Amino acid sequence: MTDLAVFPGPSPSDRPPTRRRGGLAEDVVFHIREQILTGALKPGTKIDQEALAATLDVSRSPIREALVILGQEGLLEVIPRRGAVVADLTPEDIIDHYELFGVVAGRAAAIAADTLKDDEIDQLRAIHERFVVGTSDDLSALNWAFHRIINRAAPRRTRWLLRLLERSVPADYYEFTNGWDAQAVGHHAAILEAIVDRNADEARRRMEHHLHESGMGAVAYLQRQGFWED
Amino acid sequence: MTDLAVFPGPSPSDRPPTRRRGGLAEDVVFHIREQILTGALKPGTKIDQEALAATLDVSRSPIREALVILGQEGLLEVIPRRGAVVADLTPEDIIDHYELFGVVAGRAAAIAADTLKDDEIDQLRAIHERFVVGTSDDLSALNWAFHRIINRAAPRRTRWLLRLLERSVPADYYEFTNGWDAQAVGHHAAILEAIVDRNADEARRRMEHHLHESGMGAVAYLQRQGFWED
DNA sequence: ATTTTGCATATTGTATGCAAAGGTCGTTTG
DNA sequence: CAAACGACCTTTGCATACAATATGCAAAAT
Repeated sequence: MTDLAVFPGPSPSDRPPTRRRGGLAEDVVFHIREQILTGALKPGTKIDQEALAATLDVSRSPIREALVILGQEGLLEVIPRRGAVVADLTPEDIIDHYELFGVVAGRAAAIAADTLKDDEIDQLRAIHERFVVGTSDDLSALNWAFHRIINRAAPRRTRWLLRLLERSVPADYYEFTNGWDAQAVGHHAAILEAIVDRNADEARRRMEHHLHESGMGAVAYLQRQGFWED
Repeated sequence: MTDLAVFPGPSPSDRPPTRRRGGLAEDVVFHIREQILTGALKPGTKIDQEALAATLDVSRSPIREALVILGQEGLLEVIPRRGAVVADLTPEDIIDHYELFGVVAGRAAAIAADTLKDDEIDQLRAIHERFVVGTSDDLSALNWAFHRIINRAAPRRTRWLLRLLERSVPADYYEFTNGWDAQAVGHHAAILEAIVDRNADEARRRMEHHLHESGMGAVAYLQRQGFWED
């Protein structure tokens, strides 16, 4: 048996007080997802259910549930009666994913500009301030908190989709490397400004731009890491 | 035990009777999804795995897989160790869903305006013509074909998301009622025109508008059907 | 009377068994 | 010699058995 190492970053969906853990399938999902997004599992690789079960020391039941979930996320291609293989993940896929993220998060930002209460905007500003100075705080957590306030303004279905898009991307691995955070500070400032101005359209554009740039950064990072090497 | 009718086609002739396209879980997904989207299963209803397994005459394994899938789609809320309940589905949710559909399909339309080959545009026009006259053809199929050509122009991840968004609110139940098709003809014409003109931005706006109106129509239809009655 | 505690029951989560479809590889046949 | 066939092996999909946890209810305590 090995790890089943839990994910870095804001662990499985936000459940601050609840210590309740999901089942084994959840752990398996995180494990496989990490393997894929770090490049340990290359596209085209077949997932052997029994072997994986043996490796992780669980039965095939939670394995199968995990495969279904990852199939729904598009990280695995699961073919009935033939098993699951790691889906292709080209630079184009990453960029496309971030563009989608952009239009959805952009919608959230536009709604936030229209509907956030003044005190919520104050919270946003406070978090951004700490993000700017960038000391003694976990930048990843602050970034997450910033977007969380915005996303909370969006209706339920939009929040659901944002969570989905958030999961299947290796943000945690590269978002805070190579000056991404410096760029993000500028983007966040611009977005905050548009929200303060109650300029929904500008907020959307800037959020889209933010995510677009993030996608470019992600591809650049993965390329540097040799993600697409043989 | 009831239907789970999978194979409309008479099998004995060309196909072995045991041949299934997907697995049983797929059938269960369709079954539950229909129950939810037709209002037979009201939000808050708990899904009893054993009872459902007995009703559909399958074991709990495919039932559980189906619940996971529907949970990913947001139609069920799956709480670890406590089971799955039908998720809320308010008018706001429907509208929100269609707005999301709009921004994603809008992206696809913009890309289509930029990248569709001339002969593909001809196909699009041909399908639209048949949609206009609206005789002797299945309108639903033509509508689907129209959008398919556009969506095919989009990159992989976008197509994936469109399929996902398409699934969790099957338009089949209400799209072709009460003059929706008449309205759709106009929308399609406008979209087609923008694509012919290679006007990506206008194509996106018109597609967004098309989906927005579809969402309104969906809500109106469901309301008429008493979907939100007690 | 209301809340708490403990047990019985119900339901979910995980493991394992089994039949069938898919894949492999050597043999046969044109 | 290449392509087609078929026996054998592997892996998947479903069912069932077992284990862990939650839920409901009744009795006891405050």
